[in-house]
Amino acid sequence: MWFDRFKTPIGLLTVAVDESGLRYVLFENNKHEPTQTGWRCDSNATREPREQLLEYFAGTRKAFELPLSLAGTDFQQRTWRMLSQIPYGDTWSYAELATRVGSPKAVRAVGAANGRNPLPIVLPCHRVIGSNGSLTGFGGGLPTKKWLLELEGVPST
Amino acid sequence: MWFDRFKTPIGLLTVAVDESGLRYVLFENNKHEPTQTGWRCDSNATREPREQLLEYFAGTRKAFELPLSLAGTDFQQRTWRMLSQIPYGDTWSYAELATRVGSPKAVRAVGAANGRNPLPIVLPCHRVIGSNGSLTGFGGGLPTKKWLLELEGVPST
DNA sequence: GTAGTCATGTCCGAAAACGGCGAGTATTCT
DNA sequence: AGAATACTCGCCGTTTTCGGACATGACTAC
Repeated sequence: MWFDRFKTPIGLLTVAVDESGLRYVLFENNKHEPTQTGWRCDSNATREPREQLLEYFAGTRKAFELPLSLAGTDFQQRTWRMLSQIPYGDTWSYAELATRVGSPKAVRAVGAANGRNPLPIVLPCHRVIGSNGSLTGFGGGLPTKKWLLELEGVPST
Repeated sequence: MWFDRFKTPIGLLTVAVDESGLRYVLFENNKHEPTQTGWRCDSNATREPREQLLEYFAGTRKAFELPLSLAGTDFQQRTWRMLSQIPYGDTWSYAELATRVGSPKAVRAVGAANGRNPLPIVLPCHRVIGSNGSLTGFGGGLPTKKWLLELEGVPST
C-alpha cells in the first residue's frame, strides 16, 4: 500500500493506493487507518488520483476516472458504487439512494455504509443529504460537506 | 497453495503446502478446509512431506524435518510447536502439555488447540492423552489415534 | 465412588446495540 | 389555520458483546 499527502482547500488530504487501485481518501481528522501500518510514501504511485483531486478542487474536473480498490461487504460496495451515479452538482436523499441500491427500506443502512465510504469526494457521498434538506453528517465534518456542495454550485441550504 | 493426496495405512491423506512450508495434513473425514479453495494439485511441491510421512508409516522415520507454515494464535502456535518435543513412542497428558506451554491451568485450552492442529502426525498430537490414560479424542478418529500409538510401540491402553 | 465446580484460550452463533434516516404524530408558537 | 419543532417508532446492514462449548483435570462435598 502506497500513500501520499497533499494540501487542498479543505485541508491536508491523504490518498492510498494498492495493486488494484485507489483504496483510501482520508481527511486530516481521520480516526481510521493511521499511516503507520506498513504503508510507504510514494508520490508517483499516487499521482493520478492526486492530480484528479486537485483538478476537482480547481473546478476543472467533474468526474473521476480511476481504478478503484473497494473493500467491503456486498451491500457496502453496491452503495458505494451507486454514489458515482449522482451527477455533479446534484443531491440525492438517503431514501433515494436506498431505493436505487435496491433496498428502499434500508435507509439507515445506506447511511451507515456512507459513513464508511473509503473514498470520499471520489465517491461523492457528500451529495447525499437528508430528505428534508439537512446535511446530517460527513466524515470530514459538516463544514467540509457544505464547502464541497458549494463548490459544485448546489444552492446553499 | 499446492496439495496432493496419497494412500496410507490409515486412509487417504491430503497434504498442502504454501510458500513457507507444510500447511495442512488432512484426513479423509476432514470437515475443515475442503480442497476447492483455489488449491492446485502438485505432487512435486508436496514431495518431501509425502515421502517423510510414508517413511513414518513404514516405521523407518521417527522425526520429521520439514519447513512448517503454522497459522494460528500465539497460544496455538506455542502449543503446536511444543508437540514436537514429545518423543516418539512417548505420551504426555494434556496437563503436562499445558505446563510445558507455560499455562499450567490452561488444560482445556491446550485440548482445544490440539483439536485444531493443522498438521496431525507431523506434529504428534496423537501422543497427548488424558491424565487417566484415556485417548479422549482425535481429529482422525480414535481408532486412528490408537493405531498410530501402536505403530510407535506404545503399550495399548 | 460420584457429582459438581472451576480454571483457560479460542471459536461460533445468537442477540443486542448502533448508526450520516424518515415518516407520522403531537406540541408549540405566530 | 399554518408552519416550525419535538418526539416516537420502524427499518436494516454491520459491529460488538455475550454465553456456551470444547480432544481436561484437580479439588471439594456428599
